[in-house]
Amino acid sequence: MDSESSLRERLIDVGVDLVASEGSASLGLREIARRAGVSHGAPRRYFPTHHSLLSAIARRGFEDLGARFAAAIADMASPRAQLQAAAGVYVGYALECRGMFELMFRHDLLDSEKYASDGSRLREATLPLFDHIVDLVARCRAEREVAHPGGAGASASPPPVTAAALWSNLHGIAQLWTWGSLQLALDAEPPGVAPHGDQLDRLVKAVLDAHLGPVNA
Amino acid sequence: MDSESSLRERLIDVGVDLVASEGSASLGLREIARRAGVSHGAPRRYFPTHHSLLSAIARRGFEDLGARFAAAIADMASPRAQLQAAAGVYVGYALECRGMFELMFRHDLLDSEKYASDGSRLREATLPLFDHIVDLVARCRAEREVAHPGGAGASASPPPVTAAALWSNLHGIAQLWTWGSLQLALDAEPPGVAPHGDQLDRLVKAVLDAHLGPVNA
DNA sequence: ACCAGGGAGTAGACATTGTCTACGGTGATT
DNA sequence: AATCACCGTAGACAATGTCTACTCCCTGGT
Repeated sequence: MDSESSLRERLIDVGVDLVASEGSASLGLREIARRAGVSHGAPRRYFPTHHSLLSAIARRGFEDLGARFAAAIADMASPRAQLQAAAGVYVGYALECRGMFELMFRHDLLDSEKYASDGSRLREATLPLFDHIVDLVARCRAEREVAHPGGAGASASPPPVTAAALWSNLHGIAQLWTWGSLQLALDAEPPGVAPHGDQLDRLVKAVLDAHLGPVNA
Repeated sequence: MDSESSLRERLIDVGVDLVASEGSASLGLREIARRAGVSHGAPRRYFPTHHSLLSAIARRGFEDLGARFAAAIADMASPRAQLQAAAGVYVGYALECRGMFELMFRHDLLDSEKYASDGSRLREATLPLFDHIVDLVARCRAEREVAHPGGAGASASPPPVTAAALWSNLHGIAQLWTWGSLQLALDAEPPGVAPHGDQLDRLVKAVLDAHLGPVNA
């Protein structure tokens, strides 16, 4: 039952639902408490401050994103295909869960929320994702090395650097696309509910090629 | 004299100073009015809503960034060097003017502020920057073509796509770096006031190579 | 010269928010 | 059965964004 779970979890659940349905601007402390059916002072027992509750909600977003990563990768055979799937998931998540994505990377709840229940900071929630990308990039690199031994690939940087570059690129695309500037720049359809549009797909593909080398080289 | 300028401009000036010195969280409507020496109702004469004032302040940020772009480019000879300078300016701006950079890309003041004095939307403030990058990419491409005629470069995408990819990458680096995750991932120094660190420079350089091809190819 | 009119800024009310403190009640332990 | 920690409530408080009524001053017309 939902009512069985502790209020702490319920508040987070309410927040997750709320941000998905109403956007990140509707995550007032009192509003969450209201929807959870408790008084406005109740959350304080579990979260010392509003930001710490928001931070816990954002953490759920990272968990969700991580799960989608894993699910998308599982279906793919080659590292390159896995990386492509992961890239699609990342950008797709930002588009689909716009409010949550905003919340996750808000600067103002980076340190104020202090520590989570497991003592980790919100920043660190991205490390598993990053490690995943580093791994995939390394396996991609190895695969290319087998196909073209000694071929100086387009990227001579160590895998962590390439992974950081690639991740930044996906993140920037997600940010700027949802922000609406990339649509303008590439004069794609206006930023409504347009389902991805292949402009975006092409951009992501170009980015993968740029960082990993073209797929047939 | 400062007191000669209209209140509208003075409010924006105060906001710009305030966000630079106190961060983007201190841009309350009443606080800005207070520092401008007027009552809290005064801004309403020029800005129908709080967000529209914030939007006007953000616009100043884009103007500032554009000016820095132009200044940095002017000193460089080759398109590649210009592009590198522009990249450094973009990331450097995010680091130096952290609060303003946050403000500039806030999602919640994209449309609410409606139109500016010249009728343009905030999104469009990035178009000159983007056009600049497209131009530089194209000139870079042309220069490479002269050096290596017929050489299929690392990027076969049209210049606008490459420019969008490159810009996204720089933007993502700026976001994730100031957010603190890239430092963690690349285990650079913690996110204090660390002056750039060459980890960041190396990353930017790698990104330029990835999108434009290595500098000596 | 006088007076109407309107722009510019003030002042107060209002709802809402986040935080803080004091209070009740309920269930387990001794 | 009494105690005590825990959980949630209720109210107060300062601060915020928005709205409306009001005042002041400057300008233009007769």
